[in-house]
Amino acid sequence: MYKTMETIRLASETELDIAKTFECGQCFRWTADESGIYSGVASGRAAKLWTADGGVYIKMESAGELDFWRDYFDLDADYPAAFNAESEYLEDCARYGAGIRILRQESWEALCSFILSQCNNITRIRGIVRTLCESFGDELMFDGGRYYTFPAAERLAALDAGELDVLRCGYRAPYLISAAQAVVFGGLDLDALYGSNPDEAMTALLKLPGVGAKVANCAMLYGLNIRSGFPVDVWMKRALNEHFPPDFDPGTLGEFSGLAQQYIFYYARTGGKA
DNA sequence: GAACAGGCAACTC
DNA sequence: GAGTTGCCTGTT
Repeated sequence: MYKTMETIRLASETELDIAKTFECGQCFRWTADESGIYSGVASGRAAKLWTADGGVYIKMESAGELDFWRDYFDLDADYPAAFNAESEYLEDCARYGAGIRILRQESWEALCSFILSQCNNITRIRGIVRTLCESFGDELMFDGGRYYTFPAAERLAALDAGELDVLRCGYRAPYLISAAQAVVFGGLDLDALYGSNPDEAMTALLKLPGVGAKVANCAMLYGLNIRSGFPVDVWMKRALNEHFPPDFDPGTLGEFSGLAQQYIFYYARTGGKA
């Protein structure tokens, strides 16, 4: 069957900086080739993106996927309006991170990815997730290349812990399987939590073994479209200690405090300043 | 070889 | 309820 491939200008370079967006630690499945073309898979769709002439171009299966990708890159949100920089430090963070979008990733993939992220570096997480997809996901041909979808919860729920040995993810393997079983049999309804009340989502996620506050906030912000999600890891702790009062409440950063978190995190981690 | 890593949970006091 | 420790694996 012949498929028409479609290339469209998705956004301006100012709205969307693909390198920052893909490398800022929120996702693990996009990789760049030597000429800066990123390719990846989200929700079973493959795409390639690159920057040229002040714009970001996307190559996808068909023009009908454009709405999906606009949503994935959160392009309908007005980031400058959503972010009120109430200090010089926050202004610096926002300027440095300009062009980062908080991706609307598939909820199950985000939950798994951040369960695997604990006590791990980005390089290793990427490797584990790649092996997970290649071992248990479905094959997908796109633009002459072979890709894999993220394995469904149903697939992982049926595995024995030993079958995940290939991932070499250690003590996180049983966490992954029990999360899958919670989704399939245990009444964890990620769709119902999508965009829901943060407290409700947090309570549901914390019931999973291997999910604490940090992983839950990541799953909320990156997978459940809960924009107040505010993951605090060691980098964020360092930055908060240095630039905010001890009793600082992220709630003061507004409904989209997750965006502020991403700017602060990215600045602390790659901007050379804690 | 020991210590540690973008965290969690079980255990201690 | 605050602090300590083990956990798989890979890297330093």
